[in-house]
Amino acid sequence: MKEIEQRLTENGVRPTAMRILIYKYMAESEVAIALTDIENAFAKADRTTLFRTLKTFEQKGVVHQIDDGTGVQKYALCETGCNCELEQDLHLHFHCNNCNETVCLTEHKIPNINLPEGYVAEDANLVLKGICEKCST
Amino acid sequence: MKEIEQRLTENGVRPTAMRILIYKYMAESEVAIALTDIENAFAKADRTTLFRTLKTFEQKGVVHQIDDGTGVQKYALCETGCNCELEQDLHLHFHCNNCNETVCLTEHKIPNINLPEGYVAEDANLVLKGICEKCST
DNA sequence: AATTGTAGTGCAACGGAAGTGCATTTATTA
DNA sequence: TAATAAATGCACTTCCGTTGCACTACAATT
Ligand SMILES: [Mn+2]
Ligand SMILES: [Mn+2]
Ligand SMILES: [Zn+2]
Ligand SMILES: [Zn+2]
Repeated sequence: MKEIEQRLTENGVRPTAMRILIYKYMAESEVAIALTDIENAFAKADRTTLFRTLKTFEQKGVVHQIDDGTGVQKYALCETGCNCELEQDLHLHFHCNNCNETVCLTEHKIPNINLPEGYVAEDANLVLKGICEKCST
Repeated sequence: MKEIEQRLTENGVRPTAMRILIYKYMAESEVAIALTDIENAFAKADRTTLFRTLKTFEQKGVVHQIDDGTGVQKYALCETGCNCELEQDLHLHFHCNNCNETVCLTEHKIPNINLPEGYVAEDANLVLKGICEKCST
């Protein structure tokens, strides 16, 4: 609990009660989280607050946003030491077509791609879709 | 013009006037197209028709859908001979942060990734973001 | 040519999700 | 304690994708 407060403070995010709860919720999840998920988990809180919390977290490098192709923005905690704010920590994400969950594969970095003349890459997003470990057994 | 009709027919899509126009429009574009783009180009036609045309095209392997991370679905014509319907023709896409346009880099295939035990990949999406060739000069 | 059926089109409305303006509450600091 | 700033809540908006249902154009069949 104290660690969460510290983590937030380190990142320039004031550790309010709500923020700590959301952080905790995300830390306990194995999968990427959408705003709707948080909304369901904290029905008492207002959507806007949750929305802005996620945005603040993202901006301060506490979480990174994930576009898994479902059309819903998802988020996951950043690893300690990752510097998403500056340059993306370019790991890939896996989206399961069966259980519809998305996970970070933080060990799997996005390979270097050499682009045609004139193209300058600043960021990359790689999503693999298929059957996840849980669903394949 | 006749080629378009033929192409559509080959793919099991009846070549109506509207469909031919949309195909032509997409063929003349260098970049990926969103529904809104088509809407603007053909103000007289109804959104639904355009929407369903894209869906039909997609389903019949005339176009492929592109998720470039902007939250808007885009489409581009498939290459002749590509078999999107069965397995994705896994080329990468580039989205320009400056002009907001997205292009297919059909020559650049998505590299093979070896996933952890238990994960089975069926599809992949790789989007690079940065400055495009036109905007970098 | 008239009839029947199927595929395409148009209109209207819905629903999810992201986002914003402004008032109110809570925390910080002077 | 008073003044100030930050966080939260409420209401409302916009954008995009999507669907149901009625109507129309087309093609096949008699
Ligand atoms: Mn991740
Ligand atoms: Mn493409
Ligand atoms: Zn799964
Ligand atoms: Zn550009």
